[in-house]
Amino acid sequence: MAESLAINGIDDSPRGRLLSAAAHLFRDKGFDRTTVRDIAASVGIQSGSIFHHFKSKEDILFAVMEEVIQFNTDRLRRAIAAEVSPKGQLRALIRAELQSIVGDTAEAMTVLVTEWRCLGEDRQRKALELRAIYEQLWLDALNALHTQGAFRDDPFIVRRLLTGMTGWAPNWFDRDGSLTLDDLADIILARVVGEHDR
Amino acid sequence: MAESLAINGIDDSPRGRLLSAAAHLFRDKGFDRTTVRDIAASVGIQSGSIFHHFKSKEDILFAVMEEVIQFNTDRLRRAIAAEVSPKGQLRALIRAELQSIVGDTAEAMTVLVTEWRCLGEDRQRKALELRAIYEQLWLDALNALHTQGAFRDDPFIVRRLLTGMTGWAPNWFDRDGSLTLDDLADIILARVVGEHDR
DNA sequence: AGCTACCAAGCAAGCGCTTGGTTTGTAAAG
DNA sequence: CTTTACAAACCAAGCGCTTGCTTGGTAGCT
Repeated sequence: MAESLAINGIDDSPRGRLLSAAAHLFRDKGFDRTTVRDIAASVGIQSGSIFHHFKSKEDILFAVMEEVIQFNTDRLRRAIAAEVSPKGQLRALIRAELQSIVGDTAEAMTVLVTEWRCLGEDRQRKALELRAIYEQLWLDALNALHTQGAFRDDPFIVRRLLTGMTGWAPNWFDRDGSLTLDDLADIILARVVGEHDR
Repeated sequence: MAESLAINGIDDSPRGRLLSAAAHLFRDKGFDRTTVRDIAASVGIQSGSIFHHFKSKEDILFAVMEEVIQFNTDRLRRAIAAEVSPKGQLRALIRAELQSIVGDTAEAMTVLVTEWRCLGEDRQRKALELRAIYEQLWLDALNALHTQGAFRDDPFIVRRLLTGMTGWAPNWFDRDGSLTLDDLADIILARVVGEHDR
């Protein structure tokens, strides 16, 4: 268990411990099937005490999502900054996203993808705005590659296909298996820039 | 609205109308946030009357899933039978799956993908068995292509990437847009057999 | 007569959340 | 070094509401 968010030091405050426990439970059972009593029990307090830290159950969900988006947007930025060539940047982006999705922030990311409609309208919009920033980083890199002729198809569509491939990975990828994360990143990369044989 | 299942004639019985309405609501709000009162209201009966047709709310969900898996497994079989070359079969499979996922059975398929953990253990297993049959059809076709050298990577992994790409499509594909379903199928096909440029 | 389809009413359980009060850690005031 | 003050963290109890589902009976078609 544990790990969940892996944002440095977040687990040390009561609020952080609640967020981690909630992310874990939300992924396992879904937001609706997780009760505030479940969350409370898994950090060893009474259910009512939760509302000293969060105004509502939905607040917890939103906090999980907000933290994980911010954290992983920063990770994308670092990935891009560490590379110079567009192709190198794309590989770094794919690696970073896989790391988010099946690696250290896996639980919170899964929650982000599967439980977003449990948010009210306002917060769905806020989450969407944060996601738009994240997506723009991808589109910039893909557009650069596209202009230099690395692939033919519409960058928007390519990004959607990439989202699908990485987003499905938690359902099958085995972190202890023989296929490493970087191996998978290269396989996915080849679906874009086309270095695989035929 | 409507369409939902599109299994011939299923909408004509009270049970069929309930299944269609349920599939629609389950996709919109999720299983847990859909009440039996919602379902009843959308076909114009009282909530208690539902239990004349189904033993439980979960029964409705399972019925939706079972029908849509069976229906689309048959569709895959027809797609394969209509083609002779392995590559033609793969293209037909991709088209068929896209048709399932963003076409006529879109609502029920989305429910199948997103709400399977709302089932009890027994039924999750049953659903998994049905899915295994479906997946075997894919693996047979991919293995055939692989042995004849059409692509290099592990067919299992390729299938997973394909699942991701098609499964994500409902989140962005616009059936009224300029990109047709067959266009998209060809774009996805090229990620496997590698006919795109570089 | 009997079956399918339904209604009207409501029950028991579980839910998110509130309330009023108690403990605990910390740090300035005496 | 002790006392006082205070806020953060938590408990015990339970309220009001919604939920899935049950029950006993009725309408209508064959």
